[in-house]
Amino acid sequence: MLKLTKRTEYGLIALTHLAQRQGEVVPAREIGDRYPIPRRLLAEVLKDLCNADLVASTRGAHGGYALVRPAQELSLGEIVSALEGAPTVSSCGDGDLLHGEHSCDVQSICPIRSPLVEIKDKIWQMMLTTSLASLAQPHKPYRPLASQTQVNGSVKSSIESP
Amino acid sequence: MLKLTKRTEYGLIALTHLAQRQGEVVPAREIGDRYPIPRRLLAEVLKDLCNADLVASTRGAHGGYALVRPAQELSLGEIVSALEGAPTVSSCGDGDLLHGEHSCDVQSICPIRSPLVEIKDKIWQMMLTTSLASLAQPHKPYRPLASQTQVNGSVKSSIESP
DNA sequence: ATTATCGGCACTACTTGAGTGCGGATTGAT
DNA sequence: ATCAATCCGCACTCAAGTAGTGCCGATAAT
Ligand code: SF4
Ligand code: SF4
Repeated sequence: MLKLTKRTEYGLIALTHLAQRQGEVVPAREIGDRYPIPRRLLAEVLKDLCNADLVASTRGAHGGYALVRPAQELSLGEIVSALEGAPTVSSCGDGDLLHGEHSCDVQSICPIRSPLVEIKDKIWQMMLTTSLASLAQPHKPYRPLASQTQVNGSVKSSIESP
Repeated sequence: MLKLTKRTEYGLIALTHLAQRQGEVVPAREIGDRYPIPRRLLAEVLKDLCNADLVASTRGAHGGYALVRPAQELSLGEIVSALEGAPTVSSCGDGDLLHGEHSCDVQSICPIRSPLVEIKDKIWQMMLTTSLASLAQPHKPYRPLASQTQVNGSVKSSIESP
């Protein structure tokens, strides 16, 4: 199901918090103190972010975490990628078929492989061009990608017939 | 992890096959005959598509399935929605908070809820405006969304600094 | 009657995700 | 030197979702 993991969401929350205190070293306790996130899990996530070099850690008494780059230069894509790997959409990566991992039997004759890779790229591109800063701003102006009519509950196609 | 289920992929493959024989009634056996998909699973998926009124079924000896609408008017969004529910991105739906399901403790003060809903809408919008027909065309021209540098292994952000 | 097809229910095995436990290492304050 | 606050690392349990299967009944053409 097309959904982010909770770890990623917690990571994003933590990062927005760090973004607000840009430059400062913030202990994990403070974050877990403000948001009802399982502390232990939060630590785990921050560790992952640290391993991915998105935040820097300082140990010891007055230790904590800090963004390694300003929030404007941190992309959602990087964060997601660090916490749960890049989006895949299809079960077979976009790896050059014929080599390596035969994750799917259909692969050689799959009619939807290539189109799905395109969709993945679009999603991925969107995430790479979305900065943490724009996430942190509570009510940002909303810059639509294309014509953006509100879409919610009921599903009825509205495709431009070519 | 941001990925479609295999059921959905199988459904898409089946639908592209039906699209090629638009108007005809095609038995599930034929599809499972062309693609190495577990037959039994394929049947399950087609059943779901039938329940969602995306395909019509005919029972009996010369029975089978047929698209209920031309492929140009069938959106990827509808298909995904029928097979695994609409994309959610965040664990909490976009349901009006304060009511109903408290799927997440952070909900009331979550700083990323609203931004994630926006992203979900963009993805959703993309899927709603992508027709089955465009998926079925084997090698379509590839229309990039923006500057599309290949993104794979290593992730380095490339955000336009505003 | 026979055969090919869909329909429905329920079931198992596997993978992933959420969340936890515990002890150790580092650093600053006393 | 001691203590307290913090990060670090590994491994573990439990729940949920996904992949895939079995079986038999209902329809309808021949
Ligand atoms: S080959 Fe086709 S079906 Fe198999 S995983 Fe890739 S896209 Fe999905
Ligand atoms: S409230 Fe925030 S953290 Fe909880 S699910 Fe919704 S978006 Fe994710």
